[in-house]
Order: sequence, then C-alpha cells, then structure tokens
Amino acid sequence: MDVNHGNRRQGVVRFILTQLFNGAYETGARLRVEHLAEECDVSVTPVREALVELAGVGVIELRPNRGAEVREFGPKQLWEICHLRRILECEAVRGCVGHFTPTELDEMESVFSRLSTAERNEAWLEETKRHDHDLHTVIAERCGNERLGYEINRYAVLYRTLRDARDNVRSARANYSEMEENNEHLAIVRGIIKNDREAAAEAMGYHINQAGYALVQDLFGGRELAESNLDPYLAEQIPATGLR
Amino acid sequence: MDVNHGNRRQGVVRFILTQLFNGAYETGARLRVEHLAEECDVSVTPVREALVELAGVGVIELRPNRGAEVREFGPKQLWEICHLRRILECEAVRGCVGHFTPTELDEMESVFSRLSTAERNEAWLEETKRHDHDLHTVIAERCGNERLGYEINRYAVLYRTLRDARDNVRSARANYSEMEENNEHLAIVRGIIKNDREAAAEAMGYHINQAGYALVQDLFGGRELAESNLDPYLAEQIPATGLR
DNA sequence: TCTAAGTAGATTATACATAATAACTCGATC
DNA sequence: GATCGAGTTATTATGTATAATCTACTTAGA
Repeated sequence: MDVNHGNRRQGVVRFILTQLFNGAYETGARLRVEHLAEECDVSVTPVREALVELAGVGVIELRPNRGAEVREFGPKQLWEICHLRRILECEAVRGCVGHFTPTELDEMESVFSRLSTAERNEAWLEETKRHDHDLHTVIAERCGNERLGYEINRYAVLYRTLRDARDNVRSARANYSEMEENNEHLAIVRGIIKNDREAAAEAMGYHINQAGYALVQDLFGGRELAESNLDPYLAEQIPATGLR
Repeated sequence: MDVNHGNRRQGVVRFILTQLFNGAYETGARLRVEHLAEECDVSVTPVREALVELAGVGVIELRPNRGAEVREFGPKQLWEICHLRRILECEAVRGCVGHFTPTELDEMESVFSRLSTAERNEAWLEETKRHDHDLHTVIAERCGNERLGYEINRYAVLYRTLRDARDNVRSARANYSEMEENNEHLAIVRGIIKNDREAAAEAMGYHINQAGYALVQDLFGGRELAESNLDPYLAEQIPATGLR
C-alpha cells in the first residue's frame, strides 16, 4: 500500500534538488519545514532528515534554531562541483590501476573503441550514457580506497539530478557534448592498461572538464561562467573551445 | 534553561563518533534509535537526524527499513581518511596561492619559524596546535573553491573527535609527532610565498602524511597498518620512519 | 534608542500507526 | 527424519500527528 516506505527522505531530497537546479529558489531563500512537508505530501520528520542530508551535500545551510536556507547555485558553484569531482575521480583512477583483469580491460577498450566510431543515433546515445555511468562506477569501486569511492558516490545524487535538469533544458539542442566522450573514455582505459597512473588521471581530468563544461553551457550558458568572478586557478581549467 | 536547544543532533553525533573511535562498537553492530536516545538523554528525533548525518560522513550505513549499522573502523579506514584529507587539502593549498597579502605571509612565516626552534614545553605544544588549526582553516577558506573548503570542514568533526580519542590513549607518551610539525608548516607557507603551487602541495602532502601516520600509530600501532591489507598505492605513502 | 511583549517557526518530546525484516513455527514433501 | 517453504509473530524502523518549548525576529510602547 505505502509504496515508498523507508524512502521518503530520498524523495524529498530529490524534490528540493530538482527545484534548486531548475532555479526555483532565490539564493538565501528559507526552506520552511511545514511548507515542504505539504508540497511533498509527507510529514515533517522525513523533511527534516532530508534537510540534514542536503546540508551535508552543501547545497543548503542549516543554522541552529533558524532553519534552512539555500546556498547560492550558479555557474560558479556548478564549476566548483566539477572541480571537486575532478579531484576525487582523478585520484580514484590513479588508485584503480592494477585492479582489473586483462579480460576486463580488453572488453572495455573494445566497447569504447566501437562506440567512438559507431553511427550516432538514439541507441548509440543511450549506450554511451550507460557505459559512461558504468566506467565511473567501477573506477570508484576499485580505487583501493573505500572512503574515496564513498565520497564519489555521494555526489551521484547531485549528478543525476543535474543531468535531469539539463535534459529539461536542451531538448532541442544537438548533443555536441557527447561527441568525443567515448574517445575520452578510451584514453582513460588505455592509461589503465599501460599502468600509467598519470596518463589515466590526465585523461580523466580532461574528460570531466569537457563533460562539466558542457553541463555548465547547457544550464547557464558559457559566457556566464567566464564572468562569474572565478578564481584564476579554477578558470584556467575551462576548456578553450567555445569560450573565446 | 535548555542550554543545548537547537544543537542536540551535534551532541549525538559526537557521542557516537567518540564511542566508535574508542572501539566501543563491533563492525556491523546495529545502532538502535531508542537505545541511543536513552544513552544521550534525548528523544529519538535528534537521534534519527544524527544517524542521517553520520551516514553522510560514511561511518555508518543506513539501510532502508533496517536501521543503522556501524561500518568497519580500523587502521585501514583511518589511513583512508588521511588519504582523502591529503587529496582535498593539497588541492586547497594549490588554490590558495596568491590569496594572501605579503603581510599575512610574513607573519605566518615568522610564527612557524619561531615555533620550530622554540623551547618545547606545554605552552609551546598548545601554541603549535592552535597555529596548526589556524593554518588549515585559512587555507580551506582561501582555496578559491568554496565547495572544496566546505568538504574539508566536513571532516573537521572527524578530526577533532579522533584527536580527542588519541589524547585519551597516549597521555604518557612523548609527543614525537609534533616534533617537526612547525617545520612542515613552514615549508607549506614558503611554497605559498614563492607562488609555487606544487611545492606547497607537496609540503602539505608530507605534513598530512606525517600527522596521519602519527595518529594511526597512537590509536592502533603502526604494525597493524602494514598488515591491514592496504592497497599498494595507499601503502607507498606510509612514512618510512618507524615502520621498518 | 531602548525595552518588553508578541509572534512565527524551528526544535524537541511523546504517542501512536504502519511497514518491513528477521526469526520462528509448523506442516508438507522428499 | 531432514529439508524446504508458507504462514505467523516479534521486533524495530519509519512515518504521522500533536503538543510543548525554545529562539530569533518584530513590533509596540516608553
């Protein structure tokens, strides 16, 4: 009967993230517990737990006795998320070198090799997305540091919701961003095959920068990123293509 | 009257972390909400929120409809925490280069320079600890990536509780670990002064490895770390001193 | 400008309802 | 007799509802 018992909190988390990424909240807006409970059709208990979780992810601030307010979210913040993802996953890929069997590596190489030259239709897009997810997941799993994998997955909720928000926006746009994704994956896999940690990490960094930049473009437009008073150290990672 | 209103959750979090770091829990032990509520003398509401927070920090696992169980915590996990801290703070120190005034840098250099050769007594130890905290804090603040600073601070609860647990254990031991801490800080500051991101990052990495290894020694003994089937990539970071 | 009362909403406490898991019973089947 | 599986029950998590208390903020009044 109660289809979602034991999972209400996650529903509220997703709801708030979706609202946030779709720009429904002003920066600093206060999230009233009762109001959210009504919107999500749950009681206040799961809402409060969701707020604790969201504060852990850093998208809201929980001030004692004053409730929750939403932190700023714009191109700068999105790029910061990408930066962090790069930090974590580059180290993960360094660590996972030597944790795959030759068979697994062969298979991965052939998959991405095939996809990189295959005809690009709807099915190809789906397969590309799926193998992207699988690659990142397996790297997080085998990185040799369980906590690092944990932190990477902690961002999975953010990624998924962000991608969904993107898909709302660019229904009509061409999928330029996925153009070279399979080649980027191929470079990562080949780095692992060669037991070359730095090569694999560099390929991963490049891949995440490309994907992240595409995401920023789709959600905010690239011009805004350049103007969002980014730190030089962060700005120098922005892919040159399309920015100037 | 109610001195802790609006902060119950944090109390429960600290309580559970303290118990965990003092080895009070078996791996996989189940944390019953009502039991914890009784132990902490609060109602179940803050306890449930604390569990959500702790699951976010990755020290317990929250399985839907089955409650919370504690994850393994031993030398391996502690070293993983140090690894993650190294990843985050090395990148933070890279980012903070160029974000200090010459005056600030002069002052930091002179402080650590003085402390590194000062007489080592109780006051010196306190001052060393305080400036360690201040240095890490200001680097997280000025790293240019607000989210990165946020993640670094998220670990602050863990660090503090771990250090307290350590202080329980080694009351009688000599403070070898702090021996060269000020010199390590000095190296970090000088890297920042020279605008040399990699030098600063390397100094930070060395510093965190030293401090982390000392912590593992104090809490578990170093021998156990070598035997805790650590990944080679993680093992190669263990300081050579004292291990063989 | 300052103080004091009032208010909105967060936080906590408590009681209870519901749902899911795990342990257990017990009979059927091999 | 042993094993398997369906049903039953116990336990506990999870969700709801409501009340009590506290804090931060606002507003009236001096």
